[in-house]
Amino acid sequence: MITIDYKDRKPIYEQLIDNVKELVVKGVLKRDDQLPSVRQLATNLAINPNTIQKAYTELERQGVIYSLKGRGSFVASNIIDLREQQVAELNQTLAKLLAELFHLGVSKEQIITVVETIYREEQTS
Amino acid sequence: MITIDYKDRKPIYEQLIDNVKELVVKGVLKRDDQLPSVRQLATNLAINPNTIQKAYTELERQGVIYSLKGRGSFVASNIIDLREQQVAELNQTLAKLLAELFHLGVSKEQIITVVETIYREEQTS
Amino acid sequence: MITIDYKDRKPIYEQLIDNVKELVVKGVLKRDDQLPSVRQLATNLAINPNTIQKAYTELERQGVIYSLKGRGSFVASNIIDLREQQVAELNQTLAKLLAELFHLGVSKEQIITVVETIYREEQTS
Amino acid sequence: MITIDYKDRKPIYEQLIDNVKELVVKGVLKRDDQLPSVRQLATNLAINPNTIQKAYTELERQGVIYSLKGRGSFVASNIIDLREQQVAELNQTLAKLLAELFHLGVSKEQIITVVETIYREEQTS
DNA sequence: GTGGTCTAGACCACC
DNA sequence: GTGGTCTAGACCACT
Repeated sequence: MITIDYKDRKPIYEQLIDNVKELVVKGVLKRDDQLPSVRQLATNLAINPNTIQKAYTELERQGVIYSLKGRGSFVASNIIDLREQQVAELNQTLAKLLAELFHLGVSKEQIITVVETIYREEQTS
Repeated sequence: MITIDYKDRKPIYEQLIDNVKELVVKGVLKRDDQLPSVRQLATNLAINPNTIQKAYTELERQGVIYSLKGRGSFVASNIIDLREQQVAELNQTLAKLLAELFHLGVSKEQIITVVETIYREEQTS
Repeated sequence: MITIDYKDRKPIYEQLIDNVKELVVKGVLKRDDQLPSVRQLATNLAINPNTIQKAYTELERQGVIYSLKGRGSFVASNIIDLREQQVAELNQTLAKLLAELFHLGVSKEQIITVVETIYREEQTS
Repeated sequence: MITIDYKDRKPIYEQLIDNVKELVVKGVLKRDDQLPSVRQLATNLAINPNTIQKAYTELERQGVIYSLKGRGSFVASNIIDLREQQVAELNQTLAKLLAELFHLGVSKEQIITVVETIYREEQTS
């Protein structure tokens, strides 16, 4: 379910975070579902347990999961916002990107053409 | 003309690279114009000469400038493509971003609204 | 495995680059093999770590190796082309050299004699 | 007659030296012909006179020209060897190149094919 | 004066 | 421990 790309420049713990979030947003993991234990995931992925721990700690800080001593880690209940959070983040980077393209003289029409192309491709794939 | 943001997570030498490219694309620096010398820019920005050197070396490798021992560094002659290169790069990251937004269920119409908002803001600023 | 000639006019970091490439082409280093760490190689060769770093950075840029923060540097996977790349480069300088020799009035037969001499020497050594 | 390429990585004074040698070998400049004065050439090429002086000094050291105080610089009399000198130098770099190609597994036949191609091209051009 | 290379030693993020 | 960035200061070849 969770995979890591060692050659990616993104740190492993960030890949783990994004991976879990994706599973939650897609509904694969639902509220109060148990996550794999730190040790189990560490051996499965052949990764240092510290790295898994770092990802879980950050996920808990962001309110995506909660951990119970001696029990394990579980998907948080107030997950509804997660999608909105991510959309908000992406919208922000989208805004920066558009501003740069504007300053390079790319017209609004050209952008919209790109948008429509991508949406057509994604819908049919 | 060239400024550095020490708080930015982006390395100084990358900021320098982007800064020079921007000046070239905007036409402030034209072909065969001389850039500030490594040492002069270093003292101006209160930065170590090595860091400037690293940026200039990378700019030369990318074909944006050329450097002559004992003479200085100059804007390259075949600069015309630079804008197109950058637009192409940004379009690629735009495509990735749009695909992610699509998968999060954001509609084409919402995206286009964002595009129009940003373009309106940038035009009036 | 890796040696440096301090008397050589070629910069140390270039010697390192060529040295690693040679080991890869000869098959001593295979895909995903780990290279010595920046610090370890630095102490082994009694060279500053920055110089090693510079060489590794350039090797990564050329696609010969890939580096992972906190893990190490490794031989890239798409190494097959490296020999062809180098042969192509050498052929280009060979062509320039031959053109010069031609214009100095050296005959094709004289060149071929040189070629055969060198190949005989190398084969028996 | 003499041209400089500022963008070439080769130092200007070396370009001057090679340029003069080429003119001598080609017979454009014959023994005891007068070379342009340091000042005249400096203004013609928009170059610092020091650089011209450095080239002339080196040419005199190599026995290609001789200088007479207050009279000027002239092509030396024992010019016959010059072509041989240059051929010898080129042969040495050719030997190095061939050794590298040998170690990369390029066969003698492949080299000879290149030689014949180049010589055919140069002869018809 | 210019760019290019190198050393010595430091700090950071990551595993 | 690892690679990546930066500083401080030095030397070289070249103009």
